[in-house]
Amino acid sequence: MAAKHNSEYESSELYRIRHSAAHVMAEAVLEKFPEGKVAIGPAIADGFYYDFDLPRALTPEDLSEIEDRMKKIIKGKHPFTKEVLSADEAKKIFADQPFKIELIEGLESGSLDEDGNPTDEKPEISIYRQDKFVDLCRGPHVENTSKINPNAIKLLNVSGAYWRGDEKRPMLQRIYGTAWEKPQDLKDYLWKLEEARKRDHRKLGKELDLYSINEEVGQGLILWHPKGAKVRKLIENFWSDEHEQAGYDFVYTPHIGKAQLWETSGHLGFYNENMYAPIDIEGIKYYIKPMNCPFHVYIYKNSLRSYRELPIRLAEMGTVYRFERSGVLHGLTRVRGFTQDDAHHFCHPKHMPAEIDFVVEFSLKMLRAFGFDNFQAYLSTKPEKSVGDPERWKAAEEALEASLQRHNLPYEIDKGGGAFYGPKIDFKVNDAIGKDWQLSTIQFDFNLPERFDINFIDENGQETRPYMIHRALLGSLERFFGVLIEHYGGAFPAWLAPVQAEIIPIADRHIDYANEIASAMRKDKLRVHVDARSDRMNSKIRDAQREKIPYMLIIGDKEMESGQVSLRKRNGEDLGSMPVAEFVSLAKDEVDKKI
RNA sequence: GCCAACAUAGCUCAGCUGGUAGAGCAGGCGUUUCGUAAACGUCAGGUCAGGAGUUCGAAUCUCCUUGUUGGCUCCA
Repeated sequence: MAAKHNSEYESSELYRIRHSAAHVMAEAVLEKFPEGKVAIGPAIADGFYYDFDLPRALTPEDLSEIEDRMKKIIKGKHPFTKEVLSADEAKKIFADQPFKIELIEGLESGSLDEDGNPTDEKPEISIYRQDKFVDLCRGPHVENTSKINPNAIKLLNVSGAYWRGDEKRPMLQRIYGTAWEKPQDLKDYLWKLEEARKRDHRKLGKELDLYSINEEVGQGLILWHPKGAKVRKLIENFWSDEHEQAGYDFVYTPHIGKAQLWETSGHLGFYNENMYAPIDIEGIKYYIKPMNCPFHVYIYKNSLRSYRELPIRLAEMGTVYRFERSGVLHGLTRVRGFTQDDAHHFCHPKHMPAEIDFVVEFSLKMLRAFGFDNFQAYLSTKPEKSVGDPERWKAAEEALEASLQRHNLPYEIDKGGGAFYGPKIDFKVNDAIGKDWQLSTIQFDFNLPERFDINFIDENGQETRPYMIHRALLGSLERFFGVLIEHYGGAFPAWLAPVQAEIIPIADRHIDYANEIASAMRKDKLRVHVDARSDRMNSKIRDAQREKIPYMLIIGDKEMESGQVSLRKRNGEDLGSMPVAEFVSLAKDEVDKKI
């Protein structure tokens, strides 16, 4: 992802507090480990971190000790003072700090800035001192340590981090901390983290019995349980209806394809590290598909195409398998086998802008249907490993950018983040923990048409190469489901809830009536379940509540006599008794409105 | 993959410095038939992730493997 530079945040007092807290933490760590080496320690969203090379691994006890030392340093009211100096002077000061020396050399040569990014100008070299600690730093900082509220900081965790983010370089220990202006802000933040944990799709997935991952089956491979599968089916149905109306044709393609196919497509050359080892079938190598595109291309190529048929939009819920390193797997959001809501558009070059607009709009419509209004757009440009000439890359990037501008969508540029075959627009949404996940992706491709030599006959009877767009709107059903669970906190809106209404008979004599209205409601396409256990009503309500079922229908003597149901919603609202038909129309109305 | 931590019943977790497992919920059975977030009783459940080692003795100590978590790197 592109480096985010939020200048408003960077010039705020809070940013200075966090950055200063990082320096104080470094001082505290060096007090404890005088032989420790310091790397870098910036302020980040919600806090700060600092990387160290230390003689041993840190424990949670070390963290609280470091935190205590920090509080002592803060109370010393030490001023932060800045000095600008030459590279040589700086090297003397940091003689026993190899990481700092490397940073100074980067600044000196003017080739790298302090984040290790290439830069044109030679930045000035400055240091900041507070108490016994001195750090190579551009600043800014608070005036003195007392500006940091000792009761509004907390060290959160330790983790490994490569020096300069390069896995070939040493692994350092990174301490993450958070700092706020007031203790109450810290409390609020910690409460927010706690709330986020409650919405975690891995926790809810287990509690609501939606899916599981089994060690024997394999890492990153999802088992969809009946309730999760129900939600998936509802998503797929909605998706199919929308696509059908939007002019897509559905296709199905195999899970494996010959090596030659992936050779032609360029995947073996450019996407190899994400592909699994080939399978030998009668001496011929086949690969499990990491993408669906080559198959769709062959469906296009199967017949002679006229400009009159374009655009052709081929859609498929295509299941793909990609190698992901074990350490990156994460619940439903990062897996090894997943189903993309994939489609490929083939269009006349002159219709490309309109076609991009169409997909952008369709994509937004789809995300909004699931209640996502907060997403960020990214424009990803040419990566280092890519095919196609730079001229065309540039033109394609401009075409995508123009569409974003036409739709007034704020976007960021993700430099070098494109696919190997073309630039792309991505939409990301935030999950409960504030992590953003890429869902929609709209990718321009001028390479596969070339590589597979696909054509259409244009208005002048000439063979012409179509342009191609790859797109996945929900991204993958697995990731989408994970993000959706967190988005709704497991309380799916009625149209997506696996069980929409739990019918709760108060006593056994009400069960027959409960079953009767249940089957009537099923005819009205409502998903209902009768809780016929011999438990008390209170306990049935409690269970339905925990399952986050939208409607609870209480059936007792009164309801049975009057042919009614008593409706309780999962938010605790008691709507009292109403005729069954009234409930059905209320529920269907909410289902239609997707609320 | 890398750094670190963790893995005890279906779930959530106890089990101190080694003396061969325990609770609540869920489940089975029985009693109860109840008006808006937990009725009562009873029974059953575990090769303590897997393997090897140290020891008279390992859930507990050591090593390896598998998996999970938090990050790094990478991505739908």
